[in-house]
Amino acid sequence: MSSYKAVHKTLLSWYEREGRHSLPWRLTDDIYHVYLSEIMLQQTQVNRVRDEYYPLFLEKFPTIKHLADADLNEVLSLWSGLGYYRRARNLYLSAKLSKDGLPTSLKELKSLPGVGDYTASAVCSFALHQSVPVVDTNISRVLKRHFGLLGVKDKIIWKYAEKFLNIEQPRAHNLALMDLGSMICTLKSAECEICPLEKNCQGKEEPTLYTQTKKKEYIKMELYFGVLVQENKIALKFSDDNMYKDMLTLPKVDPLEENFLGSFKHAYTKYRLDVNIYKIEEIDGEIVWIDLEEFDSAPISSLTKKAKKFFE
DNA sequence: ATCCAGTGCC
DNA sequence: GGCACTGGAT
Repeated sequence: MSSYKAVHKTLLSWYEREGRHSLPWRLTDDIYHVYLSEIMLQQTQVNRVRDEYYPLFLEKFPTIKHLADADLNEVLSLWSGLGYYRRARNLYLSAKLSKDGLPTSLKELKSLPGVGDYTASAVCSFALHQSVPVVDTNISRVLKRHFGLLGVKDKIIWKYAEKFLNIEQPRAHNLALMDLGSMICTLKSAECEICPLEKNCQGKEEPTLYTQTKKKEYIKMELYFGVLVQENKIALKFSDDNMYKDMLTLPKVDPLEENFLGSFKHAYTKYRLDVNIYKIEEIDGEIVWIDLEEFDSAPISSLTKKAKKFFE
């Protein structure tokens, strides 16, 4: 008998009332759907995934077999604008490795590229209803506050998550903790008055004690790209440096005095970019010509998409 | 200008 | 352990 019986019950009854039950990946047990949602949700907010990328992706690749049989560029095209493009490459690699279905154990899932501790556990819990703890940044914060874990490392948080797990209803329990973390026990403010775990929470007096947010340092940078359009096609190249590595981008140029088409701002990881666009006449190196009509559905980043207004 | 979020490489 | 990797919302 778990010593957490009462608090488990309170948590689940809150979740039944207030949880985000209509998220599409919570209405299915399909492991591919759940796995896809978790990859998309890595470092990415729910709304964009739910409303656009997740449904479109599943429409185009309804099964993991469809995905495995696709071309990488089709996959990247559906990922275009979502960011962290390595996720799409790893997703595709994992599909190739799992043509007959994704593995169903924590260990095998974790061996797939792009699947770490969190995603493997999430799939086992949310799709397979296995009795495993799940720790993402939201759950981690909830547990730190609840158990008063100051300056504790991830390994230990996972131990607490395991100990606290409701083995009667592990899936609902994990989802409840997540929703609590994203809706009530948030990074900046903890609404302890309405929290179902308030009674036993050790962090309620000083919730912010358990979350140190280090202020980000941003680096300003100027970038210069060239636009060359011929016969209704735009010249792109595969990026050879780490910025948008291996993605199709406009060719980089040296800053020019003439043929300036315009500029825009873009945020890229720790950089705050001023992007300048120039009209150019020639390019060296290998060029990929993209039809202007197909530009919107090309495997390109948001930065490259933003440049469109200067050459369309 | 700030918010918000996992994996993997070194 | 530290750092790189994105983008839209607010």
